Amino acid sequence: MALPSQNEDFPGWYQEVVRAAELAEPSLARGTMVIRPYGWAIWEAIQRAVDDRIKATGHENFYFPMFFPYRLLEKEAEHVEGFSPEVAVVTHAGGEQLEEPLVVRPTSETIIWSTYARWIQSYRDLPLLYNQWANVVRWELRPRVFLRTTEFLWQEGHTAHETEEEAQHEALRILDEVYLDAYRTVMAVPAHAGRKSESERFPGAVETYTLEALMRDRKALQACTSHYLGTNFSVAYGVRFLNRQGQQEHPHATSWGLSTRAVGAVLMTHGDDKGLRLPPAVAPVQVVIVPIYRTDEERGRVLEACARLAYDLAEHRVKIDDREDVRPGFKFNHWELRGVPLRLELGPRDLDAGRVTMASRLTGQKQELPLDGVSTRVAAALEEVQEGLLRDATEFRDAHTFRPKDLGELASLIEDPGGFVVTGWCGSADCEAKVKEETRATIRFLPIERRDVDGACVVCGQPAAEEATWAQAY
RNA sequence: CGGGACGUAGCGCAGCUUGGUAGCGCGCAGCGUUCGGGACGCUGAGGUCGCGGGUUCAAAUCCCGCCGUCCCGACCA
Repeated sequence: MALPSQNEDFPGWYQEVVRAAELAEPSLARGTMVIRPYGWAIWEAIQRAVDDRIKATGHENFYFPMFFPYRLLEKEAEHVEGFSPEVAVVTHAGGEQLEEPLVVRPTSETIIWSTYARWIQSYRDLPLLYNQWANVVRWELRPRVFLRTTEFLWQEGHTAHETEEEAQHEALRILDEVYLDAYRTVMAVPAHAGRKSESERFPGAVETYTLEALMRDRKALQACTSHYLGTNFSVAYGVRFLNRQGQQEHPHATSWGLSTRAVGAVLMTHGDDKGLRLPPAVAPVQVVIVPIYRTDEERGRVLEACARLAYDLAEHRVKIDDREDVRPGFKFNHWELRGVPLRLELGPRDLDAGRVTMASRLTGQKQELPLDGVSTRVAAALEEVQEGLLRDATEFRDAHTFRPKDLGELASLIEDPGGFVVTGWCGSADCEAKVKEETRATIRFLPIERRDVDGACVVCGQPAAEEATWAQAY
């Protein structure tokens, strides 16, 4: 199969690789996808990494229903306004029209906070530190496999706190200790942590924090978000607690989510023209062993040696590709397309010399290793791939980060070569809108800490209030 | 919702202008030769040509209506 060049047509390359590598395929209902076992295994690894970190920061998992009455959604004004265009509503069930339509959750703040009203009475009940793994449905106008599907899987955390300070701290802690760390150390994605401008904020949030990563086609991807919700939801759903001074108060909320989009982020950060390149930490197969033989006699001793090799490498996810009906060259390409970090080729020539041939998906280089002590060499090579992918992606990101002098330069950099563009910004929505109109770029993030900046707004020339990072985005 | 393209075998497509036996490549099945970078030969299976109506001796092809998909915008994890 001929892959299109990634640089010429990234989304085409992306969709084709996702299908060819048997990760996922479009399904019958509009904008939904079937996740196949290989793709699911990548998601499982991401899930595990994120869930471990959620638990390490003191949260427990729970589960809430997928349906809730439409009127619940309506209680928080900004929230309905933001989500009502994209919610799916169940109007018929049990063979008749429902008296009250049910929403298929686009996110769960509403149902969770209407329940928190019963759980929270006193400051002693706080904080509530809970998370759920769930599917949600958003009727997006332009779906794209993994990056924006009608139904997607995610975790959503929902916490309640006594004070603004504690809730703010919580939102930022999740961003840093859960998301930034999982993206960096597990997915090898170097993301920027930042704060959203008002126009990009989650509907109902006081502050939205985000991770933004640069994809290989020089477009940005919002990799996850963490929100400080203030008391918007606790007020809307009548959640109050008696504080330490004996007064009624509304708790402060956070919510935060990371979705199956993360799989897309991994693919689009590391992929090359041969297909996927997977960081070992999320690769369903970390080492593939390809036996090479002609005669029955060779077959016997090669397969036996492969089994012994797999045993030596049992601490990794190892697969022996012992298919009889395809030739070695086919297997090489098959596993390269699927992003397997290391390939070990074992044939009579290697066996006679007491060695194995190792090929790295990071560099494409082959080298010969002695079979003795192979496991330490393989472990080191896997680490090298993990680190190398992060290094490559970081270099790529930094090589595509620019600081233009004026709007004209901003526009040309956004267009070609594309990437992150950092400028002064006066803070007005008008200037933000003007850039979008002229370049299709939006503010991806602002620094988390508000601080004084020198220089002028790239649009209007007024003194800058913020340093904004712009990009075209998915 | 605006602008464009398309619907023919599991997938990718040709055929339609000028109506007359349903085609090609990949994949799939069988046999043989191959096997250290995507093998080859022979044989074979697989289709209500998106749906409904009309014109005609005859419709994948012409006409009318409907449905659906994809791409570019607006919306978004």
